[in-house]
Amino acid sequence: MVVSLKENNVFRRLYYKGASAGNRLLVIYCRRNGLGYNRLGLTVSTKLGHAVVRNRMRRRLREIVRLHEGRLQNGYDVVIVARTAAVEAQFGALTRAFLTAADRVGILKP
RNA sequence: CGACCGGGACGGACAGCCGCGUGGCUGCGCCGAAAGGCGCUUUCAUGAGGAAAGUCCGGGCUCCACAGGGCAAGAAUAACGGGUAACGCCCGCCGAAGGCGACUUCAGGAAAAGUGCAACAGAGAUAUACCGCCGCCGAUUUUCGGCGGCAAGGGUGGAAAGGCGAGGUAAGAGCUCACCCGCCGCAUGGGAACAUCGCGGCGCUGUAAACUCUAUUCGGAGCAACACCGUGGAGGAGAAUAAGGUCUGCCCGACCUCUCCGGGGAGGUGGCUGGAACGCAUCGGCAACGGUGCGUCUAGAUAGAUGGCUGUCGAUUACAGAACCCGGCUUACAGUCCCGAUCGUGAA
RNA sequence: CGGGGUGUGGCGAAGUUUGGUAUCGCGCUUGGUUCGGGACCAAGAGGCCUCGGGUUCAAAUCCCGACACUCCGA
Repeated sequence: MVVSLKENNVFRRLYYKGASAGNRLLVIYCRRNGLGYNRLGLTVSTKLGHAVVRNRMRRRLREIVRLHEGRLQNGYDVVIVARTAAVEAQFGALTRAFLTAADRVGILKP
């Protein structure tokens, strides 16, 4: 079960206190929330491009999380920040970047 | 066939699997006395643009202000006629500029109501006389000086007092005349701007995207508007002076717990999509556009729905994402198709 | 959604109101001074004034459109 994150203070708490791991394409912040399900937030800033580019970035990130939902542990707040290089990246490269970062931050099931 | 001009349409298509928003239907669960509401689920329907963009104009809608009229201030617009709910938009037409042409572009009112500005150059910039031309006088007579007349020629400048020819003169000059140009008035044509090898008068620098004048228009703010519901906490009134809790072990005191009022922050619901709508036919109009008939319903999200994989065609895919809704303007754009017109070349 | 500001040599600014000559400081180059360097003195280079149009005889300046950066209010 995945619910979207909305409040700005939750994002700020994750940036400040959450565990993070990143690479050239994206950065993942995560923290235990004690709710029994995961909450997902996406950060796609205006630096990446205009509205069409940003919308497409969000959709691809959401699709990656949906396809690998079964491999994630439950009970975490997760924020994915897209970096500039991700705009030109292929879907497969983006998937590999997500999985390696998620593994390093420790939210993949063993 | 080539070049160019104007107008219009499209802007990936089809199939399969998984996933998302909205609406309907089926079933299940929970809450409720019921009406009904909420969640999940089956299946069906539907789901971004020609600019959705920039936010440059005009309106609808909502709230606030004034509820009658005028003036001033400020802002916007500017030939003329029409279209429109309205516009700074569109169509037609006039004038000017550009193009061989189809056609394109123009903030295109008033400088004779007034004020300002026009650097440098140049003798002189709204007025003049440096060189020059001519006459008279004088002298040391191929020349120079003085007095007077002139504004044709030279030079400067973006601009030098209408242009050109003839007459005229000492030399000249709209001084006079013919033709042309411009402005004003009348006449004729046109619905009007305006036009005219018609008549008369006049000859005036440019700049109003300098101030200004004239005419017309304009109250302000915006869907985070606005309306409704509104946990807790804070405020006011009441009930009770009983019981309990906290400060504090006890007394006093204060606060909370009960009921009503109340403005309303967080949050939620409405506003939210059927409209100056779209398509086709027909009638009126040069056209913009309008009338009539028939048909269609076509996103409504709220951290914000369209993505991933595979196959075929086509190609390497442009610019680009609704956020209250319409009418325009401006800007960005790979490529494809259709219609009409012009110029050139060749053939019949 | 609404409103404002800025863009000028390599860097930071003035000049825009009232149109004609682009100026100042730091930096740069050359020369002098010093045994050498710094400081100081003298000379010099470097600008289509963000971009595209328009008005004007003439535009950094006035007008229109675009781009980039930035600030404010709900």
